[in-house]
Amino acid sequence: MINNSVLETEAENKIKEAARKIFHRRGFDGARMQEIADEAQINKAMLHYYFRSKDKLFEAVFKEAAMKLFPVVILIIESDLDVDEKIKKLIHNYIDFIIDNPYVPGFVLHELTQNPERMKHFVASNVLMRPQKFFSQIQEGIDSGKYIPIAPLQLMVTIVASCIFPFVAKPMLHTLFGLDQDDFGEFIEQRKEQMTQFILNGLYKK
Amino acid sequence: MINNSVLETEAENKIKEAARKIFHRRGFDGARMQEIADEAQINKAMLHYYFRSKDKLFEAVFKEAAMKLFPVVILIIESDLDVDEKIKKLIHNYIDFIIDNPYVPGFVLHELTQNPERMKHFVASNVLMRPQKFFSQIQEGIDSGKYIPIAPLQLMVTIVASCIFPFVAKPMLHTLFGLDQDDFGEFIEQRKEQMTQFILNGLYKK
DNA sequence: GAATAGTTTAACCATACGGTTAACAACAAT
DNA sequence: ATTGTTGTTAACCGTATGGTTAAACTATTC
Repeated sequence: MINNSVLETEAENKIKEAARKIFHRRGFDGARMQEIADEAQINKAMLHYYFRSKDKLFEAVFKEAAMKLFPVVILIIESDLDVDEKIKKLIHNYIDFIIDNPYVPGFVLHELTQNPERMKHFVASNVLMRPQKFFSQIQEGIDSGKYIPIAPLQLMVTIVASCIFPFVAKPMLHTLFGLDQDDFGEFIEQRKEQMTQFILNGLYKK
Repeated sequence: MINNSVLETEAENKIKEAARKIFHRRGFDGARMQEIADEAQINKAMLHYYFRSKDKLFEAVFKEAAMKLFPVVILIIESDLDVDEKIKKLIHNYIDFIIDNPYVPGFVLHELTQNPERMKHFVASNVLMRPQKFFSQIQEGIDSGKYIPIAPLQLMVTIVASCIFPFVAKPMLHTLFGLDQDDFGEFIEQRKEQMTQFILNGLYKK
């Protein structure tokens, strides 16, 4: 039994990729093991052979999604850039990330609402948010009269909200404002620069 | 068969209220007809007696939720107020609405993502978004040099995002920043005024 | 090439689920 | 009193679902 590790991980990866696709699209409750098996073109029993249960398989997918979702923010927030650069980079990089992973934010947010306890299981060991530096930078700007008075957390939530929300609300934009696929793409592309300007302008005092 | 209309609607309302609670909490896929029946303290067959199927019952709940979610925005957007007042009122009223219906936005957004077609069935006849006036007001302000150049839709999405997102991301705020129930309440209360100031400041040119 | 360990499959199992039914209760109309 | 209508219940039905099993297949080791 030398090197089945190649085939082994091949099957394992096929399953994981299929599971990602289905779980992201349907959520935990909506996903069916059979559908995942079909997507992976593999026998359903194999899902249980490699991952013991639906929960375990989901946990793997969820963990991966969350581990991708947060670091983008964290790395930039904790960097040595100044506030303007952080905000600009944060918005651009985060939107780019979501363009490549459009289902991830909605998936993570929904599953976190369904089961908030899940968060604790892996956050502590995997995601450590240390926004102190960023928050201090904001506070200094406020104290020096450069920025309007705003709670740093309020600002940060607004930035993240601005990036994530359009993707979560995509069907609304489609039906309410008639944005089709192409329009939406343009809207998002435009959003990167315009949100950067808007938020920076909102931060600076007149 | 004089007046069972009282009792009739009593049972019907008990069911609808229970269904609202469960559907909002668990989503369509996660909700069980038995759980709704238990919540309403009523026999499961009654659910099918008054509403024919799970889909029909869900449709009633969803319609109601969506019909509450949009008009708050629409009425203010279409009013005769000036831009500053519209933005202020929009943020305050919308956040107040979500405080009273905290599960509604996440519920509607998620179910709309699961089944975007649902939107079309009732939007055309029930929700008509006419943001032209608001958009013109913004455009005028931009043309006159009062506002920074921003696509009105970008602004509007940002405002709505700022109101809704904190509630959808509540578990994240809890785990990542340690906001407990009370902290969250304060955060939201503070947000009403600070977001108003921040967004208005972002709109006006220096 | 037999033995052994890992992999894959079809068939199966128990349960949970949405939905139905048939009998019954309450009560108004005749 | 009888009939008909509406509301209510427990028991039931067919199916879909997550999960298991035992046998077949593959490949590696000796």
